[in-house]
Amino acid sequence: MSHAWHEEMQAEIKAGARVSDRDIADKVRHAVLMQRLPPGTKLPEITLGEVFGVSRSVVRKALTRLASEHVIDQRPNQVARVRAPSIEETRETFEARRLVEGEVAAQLAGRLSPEALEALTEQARAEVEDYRRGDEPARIERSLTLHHRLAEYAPNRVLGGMLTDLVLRTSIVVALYKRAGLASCYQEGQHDRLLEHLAAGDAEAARGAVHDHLNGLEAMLDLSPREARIDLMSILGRAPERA
Amino acid sequence: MSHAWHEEMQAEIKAGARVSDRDIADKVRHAVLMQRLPPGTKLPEITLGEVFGVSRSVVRKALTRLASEHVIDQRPNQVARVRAPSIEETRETFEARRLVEGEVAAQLAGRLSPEALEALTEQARAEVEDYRRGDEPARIERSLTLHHRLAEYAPNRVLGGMLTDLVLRTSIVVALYKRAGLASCYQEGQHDRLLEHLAAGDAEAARGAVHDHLNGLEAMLDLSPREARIDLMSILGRAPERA
DNA sequence: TTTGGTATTGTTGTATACAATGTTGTCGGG
DNA sequence: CCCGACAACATTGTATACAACAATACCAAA
Repeated sequence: MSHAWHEEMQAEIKAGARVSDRDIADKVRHAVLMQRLPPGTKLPEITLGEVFGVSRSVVRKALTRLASEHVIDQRPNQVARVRAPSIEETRETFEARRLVEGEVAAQLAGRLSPEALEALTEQARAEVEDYRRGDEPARIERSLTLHHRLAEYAPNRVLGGMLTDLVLRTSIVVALYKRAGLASCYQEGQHDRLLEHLAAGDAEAARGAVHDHLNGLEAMLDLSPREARIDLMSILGRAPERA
Repeated sequence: MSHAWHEEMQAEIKAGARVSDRDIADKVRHAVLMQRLPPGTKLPEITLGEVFGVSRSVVRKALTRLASEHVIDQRPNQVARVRAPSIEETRETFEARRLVEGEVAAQLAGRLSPEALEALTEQARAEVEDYRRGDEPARIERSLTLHHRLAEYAPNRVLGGMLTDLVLRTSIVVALYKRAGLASCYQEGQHDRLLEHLAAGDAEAARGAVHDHLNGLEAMLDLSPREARIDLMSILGRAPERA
């Protein structure tokens, strides 16, 4: 729990910027996504409060929010921990996302404004850049925002909200189960292909592109059920660090 | 805010039963579903706290939970209000539910255990009972639990969770937009038909039955965009009562 | 060494006080 | 009569104190 946050926060506090529960949730979520907070990591309210310079009230709200996003586990009278989705849940998450994102893409085909299409294309272009440059964290974030944008543009706001949630959950499990050797989960040209179908207005092709993309991503993970790696980890309660 | 809750709660308190945030959320949710708390109703923390005999801390947690379930609206520095989904959102909610529940039903076809199937059948039977008896509140609750069970039995827990959320949201808008004249939104035999297909293991028929069921339900609503009835209501901020 | 109980410590649950903010009502000017 | 400023009030936001509970460490007995 002795991350770069501390100094960062100290600075922000001096600058007079008040820290809201949303800020805290954002920072923690980001850290989980970037694997700086591995599954099972304990997140005590007091500690977080000290780090961010606020009282437990604010931290509590942030934790509640994160719990509703399935980022952490919050059980009564116990310290909140970074969630470790099981292999089964990972598969189910991918399946759910295929269903929802596929439908969103299908609905979006041919209905995107030129500006929106341009914005998405720009993201995809920047992603290639990041990949070529070997800046994986930046690339991941780029890919994330691209899919988040897609969720925002969804004509059906309810589906859009669900997709936002699923994108986050998928990203977490990708970070978790990524094959050790693999440097990146980038799939050359897949985003571009999706965007082409969206621009062309071919709904079923767009849905197919989404399915292919997600299947490819899932295939890159190590989902072999070898001896509940994660479950043990969370049960044994590893607490990697303590400031 | 002077409901039967008050006495009810008083009794429970004397009985020594502690009231948790979950209890409060359950009671409020139920009241919204039963239209005893119309959209726009203000839910001040202090008042709720007095009603349930707890402090604001607990109420806050309950309200946060309800907000994440889309039952209430919670904006900074303002009193929480019962949410009034727009007509557009209602349509979108139905569409999302068709997608998700259809898929769940399709996956469930032929995979339900005999006990589960029997439990569902029992619910459907009881629903007919309630309908014949003219006990609409009981019938609604029965229908709700039937669909909630379906969500529980879903092999894909992620989809199941999403379905639970959608069932709740759909029920709220049904209560909201039900045609004035209609006594009930019961659709004779539809649940039985779905169960038959599930038992027979015909996935696509099951999906179709779900679609028909939801289309029928949606058709029973008054979704004509005539002069934002609801929006005005929430803007005018009717606060029906005050003890 | 292992086991079981117990004291200690750490952490969350709840209540409450105060600060910050939004809402409402009142009054004066146009 | 209508409109804006402003004062009074209501309500939420935050911090903190204490109680309840869980986890841990320690120690004694087998």
